[in-house]
Amino acid sequence: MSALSKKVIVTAALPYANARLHLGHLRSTYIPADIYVRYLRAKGVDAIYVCATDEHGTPIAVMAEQSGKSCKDYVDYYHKLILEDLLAVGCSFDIFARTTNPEHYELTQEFFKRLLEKGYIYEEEYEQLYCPKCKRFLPDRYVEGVCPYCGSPGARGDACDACGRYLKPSELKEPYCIICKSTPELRTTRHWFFKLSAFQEFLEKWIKENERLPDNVKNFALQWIKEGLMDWCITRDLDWGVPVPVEGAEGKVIYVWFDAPIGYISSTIRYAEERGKPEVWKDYWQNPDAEIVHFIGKDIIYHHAIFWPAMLRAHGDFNLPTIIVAGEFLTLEGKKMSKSRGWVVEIKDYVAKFDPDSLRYYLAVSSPLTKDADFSWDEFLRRHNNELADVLGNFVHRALTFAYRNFGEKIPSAKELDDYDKQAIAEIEKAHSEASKYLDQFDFHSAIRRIIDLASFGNKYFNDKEPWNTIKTDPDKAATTIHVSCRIAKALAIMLAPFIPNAAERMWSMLNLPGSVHEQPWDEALKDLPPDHLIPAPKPLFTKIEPKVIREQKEILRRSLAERTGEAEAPKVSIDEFKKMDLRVGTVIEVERVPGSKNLYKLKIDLGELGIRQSVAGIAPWYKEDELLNKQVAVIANLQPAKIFGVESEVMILAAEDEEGVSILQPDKKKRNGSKIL
RNA sequence: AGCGGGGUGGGGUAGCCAGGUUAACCCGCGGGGCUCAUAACCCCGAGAUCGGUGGUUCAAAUCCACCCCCCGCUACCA
Repeated sequence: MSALSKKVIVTAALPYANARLHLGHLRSTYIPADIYVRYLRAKGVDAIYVCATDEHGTPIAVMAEQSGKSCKDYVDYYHKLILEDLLAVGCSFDIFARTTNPEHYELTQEFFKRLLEKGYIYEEEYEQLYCPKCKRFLPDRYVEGVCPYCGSPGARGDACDACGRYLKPSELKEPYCIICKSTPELRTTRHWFFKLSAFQEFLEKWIKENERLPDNVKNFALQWIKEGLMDWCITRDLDWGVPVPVEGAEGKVIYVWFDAPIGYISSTIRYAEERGKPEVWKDYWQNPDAEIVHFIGKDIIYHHAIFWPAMLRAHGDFNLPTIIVAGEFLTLEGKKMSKSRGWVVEIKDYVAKFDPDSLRYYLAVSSPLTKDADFSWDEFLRRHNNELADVLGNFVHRALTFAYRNFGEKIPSAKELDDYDKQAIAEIEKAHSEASKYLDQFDFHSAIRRIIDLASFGNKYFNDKEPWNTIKTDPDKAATTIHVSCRIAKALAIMLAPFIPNAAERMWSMLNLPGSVHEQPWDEALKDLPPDHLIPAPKPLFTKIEPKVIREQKEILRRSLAERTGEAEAPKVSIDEFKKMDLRVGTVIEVERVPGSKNLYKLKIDLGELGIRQSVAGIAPWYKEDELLNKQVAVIANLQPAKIFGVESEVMILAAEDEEGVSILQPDKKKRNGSKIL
């Protein structure tokens, strides 16, 4: 077991205030962080759970502008909804702040100035795109164009989704302003850069030597370092954000990824102020014995394992992260979630129908954090009904009901303990120490599994002891059995509190123990119950979910997917429009793979009087080269030519596609090359 | 193609990093027990040569090499 220091700050990645959260976010970040912090608190650690919405940056500025709202209104709206959702699933934040708060601006500017003074931020003039019509420079996502590296269109100013490279807006080919679509021009402007390259060696050493950093974080970060770190441009020409605190820098703000992580500190400052102890934030960020534990999704490892530690190191007054836990992703029914495709379960929709504890349980138990997991409604039903309601809920219920009915609404005192009773108590201790060990290692999956196993053991113990028989023959023995069973229930309540806080509290009330389960020290799980202790009439801990309800959920998902992606019936075209298309029959006379591509063939097609034309077709998965050679095919001959994967394609082959794959169309009898298709 | 994650009894997963008792858990299936409890609980059983091949080792699901397949993201799919 690792030695826990006295003060720990637990952070969850700051959600970006432009959309609501879904189950994936909860699984990778917010639920694990919440379980962990609740566990630490129970262990007596002075742990606080800090989070905030991340409210700056060009994506928000662009979306606000496009929806005709002010940035402020826009982020106000999402801040509220995001917080609502997170609270609904039981996230026990000590503070949930905003990066638009004044203390955040203040600290960010202080940070910037410090780095500037220390020479870690330098100024440089360079050419940037300027939109003459909108009369402004175009940062990041205000400009799109063709990626200079992979040639794909729709690359944004900050990065190309196609090849994943980070870009400078001025690198884009054929750029256009996304607001007015006009072509921007290059103008000289000044910007500030963070000297990340100066931390190359430091970071490499820090990451390699940090034994508590999980492997997925380590490996990922080291790869970046190996490729060499580049300085980051950390200012933007934008009016939404933290102003650059330098004379003559009007109209410039600090880049969102510079200010966002500072939000962890500024939120702690706000927390301290709200407590009326404005200095206590220092106990977490400047006390060498304090620990900083960041929970993030795997998509932002770079920012937390490289950029952020370098910033902190450069500043010099703050602790560096102790641990970064990066949660992997969650699929939905085996497929990647996607909001735009309607394949998503939003938190608000979940909590409207189901118990948040069941979700927390499912997400924690289904698989280790360091692995991708899947959310499936059938699996959810099984876990809720079988594990929570039956194994856990029924155990607690049968033990308490027995006590209530047979021992005068009391949990009887234990009499003489036989070997089995002693073994049962030893089981509590075993479960407790093993669950603690797993929690210390962020292995929430094994921890909750181990705790539910204790409930299983309880059922077995109860069965084997047959108190319904011994109550008649040896009431003392029955009393002992019930006492020990209730003791297991008490231990379960305490150990489950971090995972399923509401159910644990219900268990606590049913046991009629003082205070809240959430105020109990972790080791209270090992302690005995008071003698002859009165309890209220037990109620089922979890109600089972009807399969019908789950079928409805699956149907809702299916429909939402169909709505978003279902191809609407094609609009009618006139015969004249159809005639514009020059459809022909031709013969494939040459086939070769397009180098570097997976699915593409380059084909030469003999189209008779039209000559030989080249086509690039994505049919390699379905046809071998020689299956295509000398085959007659249908093509559209007068399509605007285009380059695909850098290869000219003049005509397109017609093919039918369904779930099974692709089948090319051809005439049923051999026809002259170049013959028209009507 | 690049990056990431996988392939373990009928289904879903854990174990793999730190190799070593009868490969674990949930569901399902067959049989039995119990009747306190939310038609819940408990026990027994059938069912896996741990994707393939080769290697390292006294010993491999676990380490190494090569190969096959799946999934996700990104992309071409004229």
